[in-house]
This record gives sequence, C-alpha cells and structure tokens, in this order.
Amino acid sequence: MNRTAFIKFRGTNSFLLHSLSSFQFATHTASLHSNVSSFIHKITNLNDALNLFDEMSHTRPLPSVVKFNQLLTAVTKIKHFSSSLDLFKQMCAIGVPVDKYSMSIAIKCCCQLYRTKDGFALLGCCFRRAISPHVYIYNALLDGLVLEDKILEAEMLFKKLIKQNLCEPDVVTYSTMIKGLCKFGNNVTALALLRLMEQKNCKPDIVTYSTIIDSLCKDKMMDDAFKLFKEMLFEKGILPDVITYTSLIHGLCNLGRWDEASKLLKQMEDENISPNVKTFNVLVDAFCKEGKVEEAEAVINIMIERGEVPNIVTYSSLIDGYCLRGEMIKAREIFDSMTLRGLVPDVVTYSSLLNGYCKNRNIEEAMQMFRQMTGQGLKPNVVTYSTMLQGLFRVGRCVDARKLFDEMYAQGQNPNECTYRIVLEGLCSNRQVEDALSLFHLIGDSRLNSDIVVYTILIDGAGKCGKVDIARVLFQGLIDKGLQPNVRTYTVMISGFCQEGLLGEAKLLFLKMDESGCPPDNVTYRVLLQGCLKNQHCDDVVMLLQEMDDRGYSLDASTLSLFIDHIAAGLLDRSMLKLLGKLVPKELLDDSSLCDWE
DNA sequence: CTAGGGTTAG
Repeated sequence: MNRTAFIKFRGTNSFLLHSLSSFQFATHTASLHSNVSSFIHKITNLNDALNLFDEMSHTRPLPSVVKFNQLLTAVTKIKHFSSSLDLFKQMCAIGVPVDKYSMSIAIKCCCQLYRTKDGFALLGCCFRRAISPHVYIYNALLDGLVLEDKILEAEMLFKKLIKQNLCEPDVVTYSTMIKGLCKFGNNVTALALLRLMEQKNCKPDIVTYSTIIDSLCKDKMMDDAFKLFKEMLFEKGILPDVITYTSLIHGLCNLGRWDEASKLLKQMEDENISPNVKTFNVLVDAFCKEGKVEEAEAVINIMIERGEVPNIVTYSSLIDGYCLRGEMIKAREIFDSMTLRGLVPDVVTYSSLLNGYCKNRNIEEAMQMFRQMTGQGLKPNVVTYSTMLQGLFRVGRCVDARKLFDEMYAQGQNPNECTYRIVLEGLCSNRQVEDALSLFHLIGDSRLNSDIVVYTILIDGAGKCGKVDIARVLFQGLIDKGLQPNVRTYTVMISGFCQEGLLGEAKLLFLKMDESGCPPDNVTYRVLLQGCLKNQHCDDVVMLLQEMDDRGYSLDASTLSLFIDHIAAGLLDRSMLKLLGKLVPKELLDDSSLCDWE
C-alpha cells in the first residue's frame, strides 16, 4: 500500500466512522432537542440536571442557548445556586453564546449566594460582551444588596438606575427597594416610595402592598397595616392572597389578639383562600410562645386533616413550646419523631432544643446534643453558641464557657451583640465583674458600648458584687455619652446604692429618674423600700407606700415579709399595717400564710 | 429561558 492509498484508506475509514457517528449524533441530537424541554421541566434533582448538561455540552452542533438557559433555570429553581453558576461558567467555556437570560440567572445565583460583588463583576461582563443589562439584572443585584443588608448601597444603586437612566425601574425594582427599607425598619420611607411609584405611573401590586403590610405587622402597627390593607382592596381593587392574610394574622397573634386573628382566618376562608403551611405555622408558633402547646397540637391536627404537611418549622416551634414549659421529655420526643417522619432537624431545631435543656439546667444533655449536631455535619452558628454559653454560665461553668467562646471564634462564628450580652451577664452573675469590665473595654464595639442593656447588666453586676464605685462610674459614663437610662438602669443603680447603705444617693436618683421622665416602677419602689428597711432608714417608708398605692402598684412577697419582720421586731409602727394591706396583691393572699395578719 | 412579598432558635 502506497502512501496515497493509505491516506485514502484512512480517509475512507475515517469518513465511514464519522458518518456513522454523526448519524448516531443526528438521531440522538434530534431526540435531545425535541425532548430537552420536557426533560428540563421534569428535573427535580441536581444529578439529572448535571447529566443532562453533560449530554448537551457534548452534542454537536451545540443545543441553542435557550435550552441551556432552561436548564439553568431548573437548577436555580431547586436552589442549587452554586451548581447553576458552575454550569454557567462551563457554558462560557464551551462557547455557548450566553445571552441576557443566562446572565441574569448567573447574577441572581451570585446574589442568592451572598456574593453580590461577583454579581456586579458579571454585570461588567455584560457590558464587555455588549449584552445590554435589562431591568431583571438590576433587580437581581438590588435584591442581593438587600439580602446582604447593604441598604445604603441598595439605595445608591436604586437612585443611580433612575438618575443615569440605566433602566426604567419596574414594579419589582420598587418592591425590592421597599423590602430593603422595611427590613431596616424604615416603614415611613417605604410608604413614601409606594407613593412615588404611583406618581411615576408604576402600579404597585399585591407584592408591593404585602411587603409593607408585613413590615407594619412586624412593628405591631396593626392599625396602619389594616389601613393599607383596605387601601389595597377598596381603592386599588387588589385582592389579598394567602401571604397578605398570613402577615396580618401573624401580627394579630403576636399581640395576643386571638379573636381578631380567628376572624381574619374565617374571612380568608370565606374568600376561598386556604391557609397553607406557613399560615398554620404562624398559629402554631403563636400558641407555643404562650405555652399553649395543646392548642398548638390541635392546629397541627387541623392542618394535617386539611392535607397540609407540617414541616421542620412547625415542629421547631412546638419543641420551643414544650421547652418553655420545662417539658423536656416531650420536647425531645417531638425532636426524635421528626426523624421518623423524614424531617431532618436543622440548626434552628437543634438550637431550640439546646436552649430548652440549658434553660432547664440540664447542661449535660445540652452538651451531648450539641456534639450530636456537629457529628451530623450541622454547623453551630452564633445563635447556637450563644445558647450554649448562656447554659454554661447559668450553671456556673465559666471555664467551659470560656473554652466554648474560643471554639466559636476558631469555627469562624463571630460573636454578635447578643453573644456579648450573654457573656457579660454570665460573668457578672458569676461574680466576675472585673473580667466582664475588661471584656467590655476590650471589645470597644461602638454598638455594644452604646447599648443601654449592656450598661444595665454591668451596673447590676458591679452593684451586686459590692463595687458600687464602679457602678457609679459606669452610670455617669452612659449619661456622659448621651445614652438614656431606662427604668431598669435606674433601678439597678438604686439597688447598688441601697446595698452599700448609701440611702441618700439612692433617694436622690429615685427623685431624679421621675424628673427625667422615667417614672419608677413596681420594682424600683420595692428595691428602695427594702433598702430603707435594711438600713433602718424608715422616715420615708410611709410616703413611699402611699405613692405606690396612688400609682396602683403592689408589694411582692419578699418585701412584704421584710415589713412584717420589722413590725414584729417593733422597728415599725403597727399602724402601717392598714396601708400595707392595700398593697398586697390578691395572689399573695390566696396562697400564703400572710393572710393571717390583716 | 430570567425577577419581588408571609413561618422557627440565643
């Protein structure tokens, strides 16, 4: 065989092979192309999607970008954002001509992964590739900024869109910006934006209204929420849906306005809107927060009867309810039964149970569950760690708390204000005020340093340890900073003075708080009265009791028994008994021997 | 072939 013949043979052979394979490809491709859409719509798991992508990317000619976009959409719908991003990158790599659709999906994925920065980088790619970014892309970016709590940047982007005419904001743009404002508690600006969009002829829809209604409900401003609800319904003719109703019911339940909540439930049923899992969960949670687990269980039974399946949120609330009542065996039973139902407890579920064990002083069980959760690959977060820290401090295990605090850092979970409050309070209640103070100064966090609750904890801790000088300095310090002491702050400071026998200072502050527009409450009076009695400083006692009566306050058992002791010992005049009798709450009379003496 | 609102823990 000569060289030419060889080449020809090779060529023939190759041609044969090629035609064979292209024939196969052709049939395959044809079926792939006709079926790909129906295939994509059936995708429920990531593996199918990845396999299909693999097949598509080896098909020649390449399927259209539309098919790829459909696949990306499917992967995004099942919330596998990082896989979706990977696929997008592969699309670019194999030369699929990505378009604005692919881009907006990729950007959305970045944003949902808390990587809005990367989203903006992709926006840059759009410009380089001459893909003109449309409103969908900007909406995804705006949503990402809101998700990451970058409200200022979100506002800047929003304004830039309008000023530089980058795109015409649509109802989604406005609604997203409104959501961001609401997230930061700025209902006023959110409402202003609602009015602005109307002016600009962009009609708010049910999402826009529901976003603000929900925010008002969360802020317990039910009147405003209902006002907006009525405006939506009667002026705009937009019918509420299950989400709108769920927000309103949530708001009412949180305020204990059960009658109105059930009225609203009935109203939605009359309108043929069925409550769904989230609606039921709101009810379950509200009952549980009041310790009414029987009612919560009844709601769960109703939801099951009506074909809704309770989820981990449902059971997490229920666990919380049982924990609140100290019924830890029952709480654990619910937790274990979740697994049997095929529900996997998550960090929140674990944290609720851990909190229950901690609050009920079963730190051993809490520790064991904590290890179990990490063993299952669940990462404890700042809430979980804070819960455990609180539990350890509660039983006085400061050294272990310290270890866990270090572990928390090592695991990359940064303590937040709540963690610091727990640690500072834990140290104080374990008589380690010095450590608490040095930690407080060490942190130097501006928000923590301007937190009146933290100051109150420290003043209380110092006072209880007999370090009234430190307490006084802290109190002066917060005043100098322009912070407003609340009734608890005043009360712990007064308590500190009383404990050291500094009745003069205690009374001065007592007068000052009232003048400052912070009237003393029940507890303040009791603290001051106990201080007076313990320090044999009885001149003002009658006057204080009289004031309490005028204000409709009452005495607690310990203050009352202190009075009785003093009267019995002849340190106080018996004529005081009549006044004291007026200040005894009925509950005390019912269940104690104190009723013998009036 | 793309977007936005409601439920759980310290």
